[in-house]
Order: sequence, then structure tokens, then C-alpha cells
Amino acid sequence: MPELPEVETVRHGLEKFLVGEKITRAVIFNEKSFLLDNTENSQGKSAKPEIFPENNAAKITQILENKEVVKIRRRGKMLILDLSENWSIAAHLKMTGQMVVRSSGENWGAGHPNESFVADLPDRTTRVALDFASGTRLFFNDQRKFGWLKLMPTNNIAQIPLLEKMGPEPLVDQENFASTYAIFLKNIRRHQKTSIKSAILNQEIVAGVGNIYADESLWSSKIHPATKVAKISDTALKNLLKNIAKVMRESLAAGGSTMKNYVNADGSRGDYLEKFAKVFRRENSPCPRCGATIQKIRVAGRGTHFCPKCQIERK
DNA sequence: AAGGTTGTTGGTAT
DNA sequence: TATACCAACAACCT
Repeated sequence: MPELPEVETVRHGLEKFLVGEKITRAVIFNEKSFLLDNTENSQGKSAKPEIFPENNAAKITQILENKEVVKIRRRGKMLILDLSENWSIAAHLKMTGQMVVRSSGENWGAGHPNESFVADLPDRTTRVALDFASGTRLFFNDQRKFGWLKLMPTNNIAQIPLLEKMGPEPLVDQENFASTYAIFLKNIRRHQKTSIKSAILNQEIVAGVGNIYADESLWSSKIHPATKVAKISDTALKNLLKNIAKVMRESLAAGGSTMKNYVNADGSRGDYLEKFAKVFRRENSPCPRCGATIQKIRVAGRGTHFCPKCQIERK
């Protein structure tokens, strides 16, 4: 379940292997996984992106031929591969998407791989493959097919609805924290009646938080996940935003989170969950702060882990 | 074997 | 008009 730290880990790995590489061929195994913005590529100008129709494999492969990867960006949980000639590929991994890089015959890669990393690729979860002039190959695998790639003019990227509405990045330098917090506070105060967990999962309020870092940051902040936003003070919200950044930094340092078979770009495991997670998937274990038993409940339609002693709900 | 799991969208209710 | 809530999406796991 890639959240901000996992997507940033993927971004970093892809950057190392792909920037400067030229695409020689694209193979689309599942047409719904690769969509095309049919707007004319208006070099330099930004146009309203068209809806993304399916069944454009031929057109997509034709456009990608001989394009070079110039830059790889991330915004929230979205990846953006900027190519030459004003084209970009926006990518969302959703729950099970992976970006795996391989050179011919070698067992190295980047991304958020699961079992398929150690198997031969492409496998049955491979939806798209890009071949590069050097012999390197990028595989977009996605077991559940919720993820997508979108090929579009670079200037239209910012108008992808999810990006257009996306809240501030939580991982900012110290000197930018005040403005990030101001935007976060303004956003979250428009959702006073919802639970705090639901609010921080909302990408329009703050970018990049998913189920793991929601539970971990709320535990760090001693806030019960079901607490209504209205009941939480500005000061406590500020502390929560700081803790979101803290748990994400810890995770980045550990190479991200995964429950199984995670191997990152240099072959090491991403073991945030084992090393740092205090509550996520630790139900029935003692709280590391007070010793009470971690519970699992449902909040905002999600499995939610918390300590019933140090995260008391104020009603 | 039915229900849970994940992130986002889109429909409906408030 | 804005916000709240939840089913749907696909495939696998328990």
C-alpha cells in the first residue's frame, strides 16, 4: 500500500535508473492501465486535459518511441515522469501498483515490488513495460488493476483533478512549516464534523497520508482516530501535522513499509513496520508507551489501530 | 466461502 | 453549494 514514503522511495529509485534513458518501445498488456490525454500537445501552453479514453495503445506506443526521461517528480502519492518534447507520464500505484526496473538478466530494480520482484518479468500482474535504449526495462505491475499511467502533455499535469485539489506536502523544510500548517488548518477546518482519521486520509486536506501513517501519527499525537475534527484544538492539529512528517521521515529512512518481500532499489528491505510502527497491525500487542493492549476497530471505513489508554476520544 | 483489504472516485444523502 | 458517507473498482487472502 504505497503512501508518500513508499512513492518517494520509488521515485528516488526510478530517478537513479531512468533519467537520461531513451524509450525504444512500449508494451501495453492491459489497455485500461495506460490512458491517453487526447488534447493536442500544445508545446508551452496548458490546455484543459481531455477525459482519458481507453484503447489508445497504438497511439501511446507511437508517442513514446524515442522520448527521453528528463525528470521524475512526486506529488502526494502520485509519480510524474517528465519526458522530452513536453510529454509526461503521470502514475498512481493505488494499492498494489509497482514500478520495477530491470536490466537484461540482472536481478536489480527499483520500486515497491512484492513477490513478482523475484520472479521473471513480465508476469501475470504486469500491465505495461517500457524498453530503454540501454537494455533497461521498466515494468508497471499491478495485481488489482486499480493503478494507472496517464500519458499527457506536461503542461496538463497540474490539471489532473486529484493534483488540482491536493493539499500541501507534509514533508517540508523547517522554514516552510508555518505556511504548510496554515493551509492544512484552513483545509481541515472545513471538515469539522468528520473524524480526524477521515480528515487526514483526505488528500485535499494534506497530501500523501494513507492508512499506515494515519494510525501511526494519531498514536504519536495521542488522538483517538474517531475524534471529530471540531473537538481538536489548533495546537493539537499543529502537533499532529508535525507527527505526520515525523513518522514519514522515519519511514523514508527505513526504506518505506511493506508486509512482505519488499526490496528497494539497492536490494535492501523497507522495514519501517518492523522497526518503527507502534500500532499498525499490532492489535493485541502492548502499547509501547503505556503497556495497554492495542485495539483494532473500524473508522472511516478503514481498519484502524490505536491504544485505548493513551488515545482517549473527547466527545 | 463470504468478507476483509487497500486509495480514489462518483453517486446519493444531509 | 458544500460536506458527509459509502459502494464500486479487481484480485487475492483468510
